[in-house]
Amino acid sequence: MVAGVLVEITNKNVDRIFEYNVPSTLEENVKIGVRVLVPFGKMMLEGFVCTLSDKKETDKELKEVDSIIDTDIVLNDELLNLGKWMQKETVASLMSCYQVMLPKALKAKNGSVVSIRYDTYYKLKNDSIMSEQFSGKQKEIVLLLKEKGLVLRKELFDISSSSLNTLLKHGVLEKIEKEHYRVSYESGKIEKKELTTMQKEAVDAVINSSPKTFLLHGVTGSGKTEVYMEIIDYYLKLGKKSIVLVPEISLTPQMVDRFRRRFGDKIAALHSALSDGEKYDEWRRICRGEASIVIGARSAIFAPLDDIGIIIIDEEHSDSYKQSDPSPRYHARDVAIYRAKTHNCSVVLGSATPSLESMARVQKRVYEYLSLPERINGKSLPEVTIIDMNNAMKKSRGHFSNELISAIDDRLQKKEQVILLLNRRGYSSFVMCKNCGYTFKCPNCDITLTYHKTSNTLRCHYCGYGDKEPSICPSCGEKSLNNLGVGTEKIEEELQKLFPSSKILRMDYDTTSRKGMHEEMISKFKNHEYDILLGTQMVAKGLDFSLVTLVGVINADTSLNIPDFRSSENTFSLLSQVAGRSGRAEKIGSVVIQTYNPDHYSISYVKNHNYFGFYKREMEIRKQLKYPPYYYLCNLRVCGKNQEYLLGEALKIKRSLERNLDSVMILGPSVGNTFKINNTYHYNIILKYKNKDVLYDIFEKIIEHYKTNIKIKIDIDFNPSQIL
DNA sequence: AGATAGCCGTAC
DNA sequence: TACGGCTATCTC
Repeated sequence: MVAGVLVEITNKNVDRIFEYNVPSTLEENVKIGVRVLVPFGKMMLEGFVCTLSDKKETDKELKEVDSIIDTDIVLNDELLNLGKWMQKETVASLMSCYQVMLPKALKAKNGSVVSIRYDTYYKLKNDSIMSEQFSGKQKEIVLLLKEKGLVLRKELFDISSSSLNTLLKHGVLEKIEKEHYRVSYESGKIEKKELTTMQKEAVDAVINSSPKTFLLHGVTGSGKTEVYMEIIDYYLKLGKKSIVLVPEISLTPQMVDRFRRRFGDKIAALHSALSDGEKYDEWRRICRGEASIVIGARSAIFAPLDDIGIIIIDEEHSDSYKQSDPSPRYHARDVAIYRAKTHNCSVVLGSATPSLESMARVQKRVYEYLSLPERINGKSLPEVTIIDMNNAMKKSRGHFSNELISAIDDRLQKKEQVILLLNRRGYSSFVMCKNCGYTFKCPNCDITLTYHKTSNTLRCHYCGYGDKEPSICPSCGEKSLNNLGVGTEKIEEELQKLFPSSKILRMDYDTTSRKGMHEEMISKFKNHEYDILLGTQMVAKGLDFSLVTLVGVINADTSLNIPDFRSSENTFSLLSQVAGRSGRAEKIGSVVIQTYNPDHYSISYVKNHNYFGFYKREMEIRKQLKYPPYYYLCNLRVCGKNQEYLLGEALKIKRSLERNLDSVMILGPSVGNTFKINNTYHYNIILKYKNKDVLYDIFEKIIEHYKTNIKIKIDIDFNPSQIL
């Protein structure tokens, strides 16, 4: 027998099948989809068995498979096929596509072999055994097992091994070894809420429909999660399985608990609080069919479930669903839709602020639109006040307007809670006039220019446009241009001075990096151990605190000024999300947004919770500037150590693209935010196109041409979430 | 990825 | 002519 093996090297040069003879001793256990150890050159490598046949294809002499790593298949036929599709779709190596599907603990580079622990259980061999036959300790054991059935050895801590062994020897007991899972569960207690008419309508629309993709547009607090659970329950009763994707940031143990309370041990959760070993355990439960509902972040879309009934993507607009750094650069939404096709099931994309791409697909009748326009508590959405900081800062010191200060004061008096958002993403400082709020934009791309300190220039990260930074504001002529950048830490200090007796909880990347901190903070705030929760965007998503009646945004401009064509969309969505944290229970909530751009549409439309107003306005701009969803984007990135050589090659690539592609716009090569990282330079060539198919041939040629050139690395990113 | 074979230049 | 650096090729 001949096995076709894909070896564990993520390099285009060896990203193909190599054939090996299967020794007769292994023949029984070599299956398609298991990992094997094979000699490769002078190395011994792990690889996936992708094909099995009677005779070899190549005329070369074959080596033998050394050994088998897995007893069970790690990649089933569906996933093997999905990987091939992803390889084509993302121009990544096939090996990387398979690797991204598996838990980290399985990867060779990570020490591969995860120790498997076993638990010992005891049970009676025969239920009809009478306890009267025994006495003393033996009787005690028999009575206990009669009552409980299967019992863990650990629970019999006061019983010696010798008495157990005697009963074992006499055939009274049976010893069972079961694999130990690091995460333990209680079975579900069925906690079900009565649905509103609108929720029911949404559920019915999905379960009564032929397979398709739905966009569930529900305002914050409209009870989308209940709708998901009801749909999942329906398919569960049909014996079908479900995948629920949630952005990493909102995948808290609390969120998982909510599902677990209803579905108990049918849930497998793949969240960030788990160690690699724990994730591996969950994955194995899924493999064995012990879990019917998988809830997790992006990579959970590859959960090895058979017979999927529904795939749900919550907060579908979140850019965390796009993998951008290591290849394969895939979007979980695309994978979901592809998998749904193979399983003949539907996909539900849920959001309070759907991505423009998804809403545009609704308009083109590619997705079906479902709506939950009202909150389940019957209350209206919170009232939003926008504070013009250009005026406010003349009256107040620091970063707080008088309006926000008095609103916070009011809530503290009433013993209610406050959430404050400062979305300071850390990188990219921008320049703004402190007098009039003017920011610099690229004349070609309408993208905020980024200040480059080394060259003292303002530059566009899309087309490469650059200009010296002027000393006076071109709009008002004042010499008041400011490099902006305030972080949560500074605000925390300021806040503590303003409200000395209040308890402030700061939640950002720095304070939550330790394991379990994120969860701990959320539960402490929920228990009202703190009055004010101050944080970055992680305070904006999915949280549900009934005592929060005020949400304040310190500076809405930070996300607006990120140099990305999506910055308006991201701002609108972030502000809408965070506004939705206010007034979720009995009391009506309010929101105060501080900004230097009070008239900017992505802020003003938040005021009236007007998603469609924003959508229409933003779509016009996207159309005008030929951005998604009117055109697709692709970033071809050229990386290397030698800047001059790199730029030369980047220009050659651009010319070659121009020669081979008409009807595709080609921008660059331009310099991104991260022009130089670790002495590696990056040039971006941006393509705007309507039809992806025309790109593949020339991309393949370029990749082929450079694949042995160690001076240059070519990265291709379709639909990049941002261009760095 | 990692090993190897072939092609240059230059240093003794 | 011997050695090192660079590049292209190959791994079943």
